[in-house]
Amino acid sequence: MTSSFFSKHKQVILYGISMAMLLFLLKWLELRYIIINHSLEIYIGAIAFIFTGLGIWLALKLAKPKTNTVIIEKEIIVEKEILITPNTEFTFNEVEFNKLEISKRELEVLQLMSKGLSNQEIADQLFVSLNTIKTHSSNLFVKLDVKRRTQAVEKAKRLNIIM
Amino acid sequence: MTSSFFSKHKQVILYGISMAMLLFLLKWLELRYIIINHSLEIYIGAIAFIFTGLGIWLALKLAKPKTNTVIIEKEIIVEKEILITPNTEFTFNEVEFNKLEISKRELEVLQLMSKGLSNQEIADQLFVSLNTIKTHSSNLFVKLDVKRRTQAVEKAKRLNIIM
DNA sequence: GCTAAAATCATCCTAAAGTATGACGATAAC
DNA sequence: GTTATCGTCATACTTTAGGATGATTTTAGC
Repeated sequence: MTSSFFSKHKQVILYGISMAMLLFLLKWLELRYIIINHSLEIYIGAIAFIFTGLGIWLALKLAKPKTNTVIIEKEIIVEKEILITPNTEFTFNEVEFNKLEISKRELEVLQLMSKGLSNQEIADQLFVSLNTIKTHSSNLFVKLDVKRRTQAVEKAKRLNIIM
Repeated sequence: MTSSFFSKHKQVILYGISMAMLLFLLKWLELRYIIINHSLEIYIGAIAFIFTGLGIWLALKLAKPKTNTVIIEKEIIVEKEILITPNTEFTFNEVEFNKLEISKRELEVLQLMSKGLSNQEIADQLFVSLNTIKTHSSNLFVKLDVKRRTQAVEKAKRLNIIM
C-alpha cells in the first residue's frame, strides 16, 4: 500500500523534494551572497524561470497521452458453399428469385423456355409479339448472367427457380 | 462531477498540497533561523507557485499532445457464394438410349448441349469443326424427334439419358 | 478385304436467336 | 407531380442454329 502510493506519486514526491532542496539552496545563496548586495529582480527572475521549467517538466511527465484509435478494416473472404437441394420435390427458391430481381413475366418466359419452346411459340402462348419475348429473354440473360437460353434454363433449374 | 474533477486533477491537487506543506515548513524554518522579511518570502512563494502553474499551462497548451496510435484491425468476413450441385441419383437409361440408336459421340454432344454450350464451344471442346457438331446435333434432333436443342435437352433429361 | 455404321467436314441456304436502342402507356412509389 | 419500374412493341442488325445434301475417312464386324 505504502510502496504503491510512492510509486504512483513518485513524480510529485520527487518534485516536492527537489523544490525543497532548491529553496534551501536559494536561502543559502540569499544569505551568503546575492540578496544582500544584488538586486531582488535577478533572484525573482531566477525563481520564475526555474519554477516555470519545473512546471513544464511536471506537465510533460504527468500528461496523459491521447489515444488515436485507427481502425483498419481487413476483408476476409470466406468461401461459402451453397448446396442446392436436389429437386426430387421442387421447392421454389424465392430467395434466389428475389435476389436476381426477375419479374413475374420474365419468369413465365423462362418457364416456357425450359420446356423447349421457341420465342415465337412463347409469344403465341402469352399472346404478345415476338419482339416482346426477345426483350424479356434478353433481360433474363443479363439477370441470370448467361449468354444463351440453354444456359439460362440450366442455371435457373440449378437455382430452383424453375422445375 | 466533483469526484471526477478530483480524480482527473489528483496530481495537480497533490502537488498543490505538497507545495503548501513545504511552504509551511519553510515558514517554520524561517522562524527558527534567520529570516526577517516575511513579506518577501510570501512573495517568492507566490512567484514560484504562479510560474509553476504557468509552466504547466504552457506545457499543456503549447506542447504537442502525446499520441498513442492504437491500431485496431477489424476483420470483415465477406462470404463468397459458391453454388454446388450435389450428386443426384442419376441412373442412366441404357434401354432408352439403345432404342433411340444414339451414338457415343452424339451423346457427348448432347451432354455439352445440356450445359448450355453453343455449337462452336462444343466443337472447340471436342477438337472438331463446327460443321461436325451441326451434323451431330441435326442427327440428334431426328433421333430424339425434336426440333430444337432446348427440346432435345429437355427430352433427354426426361428420358434419363443425360443428367 | 469388304461392308456398314460412325465420325468427320463442307457448302448453301433459311430460320431462329440474340443485341442494341428507342418509344410508349400503365402503375406504383415517393 | 415526379420518378421508377414493368410490360409492351418496333426497327435494324449480327450471330447462331438448323436443314438438306454430299463427300471422305475411321472403325469395327464378318
